[in-house]
Amino acid sequence: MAFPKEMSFTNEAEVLKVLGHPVRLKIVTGLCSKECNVKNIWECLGLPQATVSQHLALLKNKGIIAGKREGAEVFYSVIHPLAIKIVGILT
Amino acid sequence: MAFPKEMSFTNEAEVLKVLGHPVRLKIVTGLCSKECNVKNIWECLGLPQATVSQHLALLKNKGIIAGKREGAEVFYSVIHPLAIKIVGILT
DNA sequence: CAAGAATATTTAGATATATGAATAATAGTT
DNA sequence: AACTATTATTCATATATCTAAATATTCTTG
Repeated sequence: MAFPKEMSFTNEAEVLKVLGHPVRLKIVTGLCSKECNVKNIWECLGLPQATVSQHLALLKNKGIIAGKREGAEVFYSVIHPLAIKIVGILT
Repeated sequence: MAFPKEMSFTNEAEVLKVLGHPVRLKIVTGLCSKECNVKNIWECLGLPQATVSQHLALLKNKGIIAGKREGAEVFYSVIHPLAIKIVGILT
């Protein structure tokens, strides 16, 4: 059966959905090549700090990225295997 | 520069967003393995016909799938290269 | 052409998401 | 402790999406 009711794809769909936003996709793609602090991200993207922090919070809540504090700065990196795979096939 | 302003990811994000729904992801995954008519899809998924048709319409508008009519039935298949790639890495 | 089957569209209400502004929290510095 | 830089959260509003129900369209068959 090609369309099984049992298999839900819930988790996979959620990852795709979170990445399905141009700003977040750009952030995750950037973080895949190099971990980075918040200020660097919003300066590079030319977006308000609050906007970027909100997207980062969503990405963190969904388990796509993780942040480690270094003094006043927080460096983020991509930790979700599927997200890394997806970014990989975009390039 | 890891976060280029110029590169937009608009198209890629749109594909991810459309696939970022459990029902649509299930539909596209199923259609990747075998093209299929609408009734078969909604019967397999246990969803109302109208719901499935709406998802199919969205997928068609975004260029993910295409339908070919054969008499009273319409058979859908996946035509978007990136969508096919994404389904490929999920399995 | 009438009837039935398969598919598509429209509509409406609920829920979710996006965005910007304001504010708060945390850390380092003087 | 006061000040500044960095990051996070809250709030309000606009916009988009989801779902189901009803209706419409398209095709086949008698």
